[in-house]
Amino acid sequence: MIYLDYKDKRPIYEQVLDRFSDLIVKGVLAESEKMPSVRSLAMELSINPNTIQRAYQELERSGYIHSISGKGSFVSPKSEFIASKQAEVSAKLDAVMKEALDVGISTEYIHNILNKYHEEVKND
Amino acid sequence: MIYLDYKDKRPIYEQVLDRFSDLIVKGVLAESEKMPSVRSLAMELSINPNTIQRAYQELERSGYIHSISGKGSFVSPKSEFIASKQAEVSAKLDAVMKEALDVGISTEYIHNILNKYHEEVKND
Amino acid sequence: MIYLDYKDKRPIYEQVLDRFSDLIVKGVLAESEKMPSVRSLAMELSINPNTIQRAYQELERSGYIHSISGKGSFVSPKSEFIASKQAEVSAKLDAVMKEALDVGISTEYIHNILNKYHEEVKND
Amino acid sequence: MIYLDYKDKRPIYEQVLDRFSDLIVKGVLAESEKMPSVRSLAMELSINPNTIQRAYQELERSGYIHSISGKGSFVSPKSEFIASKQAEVSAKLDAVMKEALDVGISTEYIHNILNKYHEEVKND
DNA sequence: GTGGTCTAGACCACC
DNA sequence: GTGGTCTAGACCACG
Repeated sequence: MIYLDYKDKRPIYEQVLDRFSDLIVKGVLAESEKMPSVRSLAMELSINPNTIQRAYQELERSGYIHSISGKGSFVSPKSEFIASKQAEVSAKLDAVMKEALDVGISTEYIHNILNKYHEEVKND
Repeated sequence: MIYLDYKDKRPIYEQVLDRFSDLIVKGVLAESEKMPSVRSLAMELSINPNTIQRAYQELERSGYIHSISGKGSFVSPKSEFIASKQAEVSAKLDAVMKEALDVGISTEYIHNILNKYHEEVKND
Repeated sequence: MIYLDYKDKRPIYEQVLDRFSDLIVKGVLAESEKMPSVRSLAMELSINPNTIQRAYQELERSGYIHSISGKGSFVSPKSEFIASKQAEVSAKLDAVMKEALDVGISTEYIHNILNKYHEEVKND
Repeated sequence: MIYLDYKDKRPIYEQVLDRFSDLIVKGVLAESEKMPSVRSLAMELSINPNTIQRAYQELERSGYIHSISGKGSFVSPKSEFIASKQAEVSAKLDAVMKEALDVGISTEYIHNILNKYHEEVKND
């Protein structure tokens, strides 16, 4: 479920963070589902528990999960974070699209990329 | 023309790099135009010449400029870097679009963003 | 393993760079092996850590090694850099051969050099 | 006859130097032929006469030309420099060929390059 | 302890 | 004056 890429320049805690936020956004981890414990996940990935701890902290700060003392961490309901995530991605999309047109990438080309994914989504 | 954002966590040399690559891609800096000298720009931004030097080195590596020892640095012809820049942006576009669809942004919404810029480009 | 030639006019970082690329290409440094740390190597060679840092950066850019912040630098799998290295050497070979013929060195002489090494390779 | 490449990282005097040594080695400039005057060549290339002066000095040091006070510089007889040039190129050839084999370039490939030029030489 | 970034100041070759 | 290299020493985030 979680894996590390040691060639990735990003810090490990950030990789873990991104991976979980991805799994949650895509619904792979359902609402209220229990997250793996800090210790067990650290063991599984052979890394320092502090690193997992930090990832979980940031996930909680962003509203993806909430932790209950003595019980563990749990996936939060989607509505709590999905809006902010959409706003963030939307802004990024806007910027990148502007950049693409600036460097001479045609709108047709962009439409093609979009349609490619559109088909995939329909077929899911 | 160039400014620094000290709240930005990215290294200074990267900010300078990005800013120049932007100015060159958009044609604000014309081909063969002379870049500010390493020392003068460092002075202007109140940072160390080494930092500018590094930014210029990477700009050269990417084909944006070419430096001549003892003479200065100069903007390279567009053809020398435009292809790699397009590839880079294209990859970024692909990734962001995928992410957007993942978080539930509709293709219609994306089309709207695209059309908005499309109009602008046509009206330039 | 690494040594400097202060009579050599090439910059130190380039000497270090070339030496390591050689060791890696020839397999003296195995894949995934840990490189000496920036600081320790700088100490050993009595030069500034920044100089080693720069050499490592360029080794990484060329795909010879990959650096992980806080962990160290490691030799990359051969496949990641061998192609570019071959292209580089091939171009150099082409140029030198042309020059040799220009100054009147006979093709027979060149064939002899080649055969000399050919035998060695077969006997390895 | 002589041209400059401002994108070339080598100093200008070295470009001039190499270009002339090339022309002389290949016989384009015949023995005893008069070299362009320092001033006229500097003017033609729009560069500082000192730069040409330096190139000529090194050409003289290497035995390619000899200057006669008040008369100009003249191409020296071939025998005076051809041997040293051949030795130099031969050593370079040897090194590059070894490197090529080290990175896995086949002897057949090298033979092909060689034959390519061999044909050209025959057809000149 | 590791790599990554930055500063202040220096020297060099080139033009 | 210019870019290119190097030193000595510093601070940071990461694990």
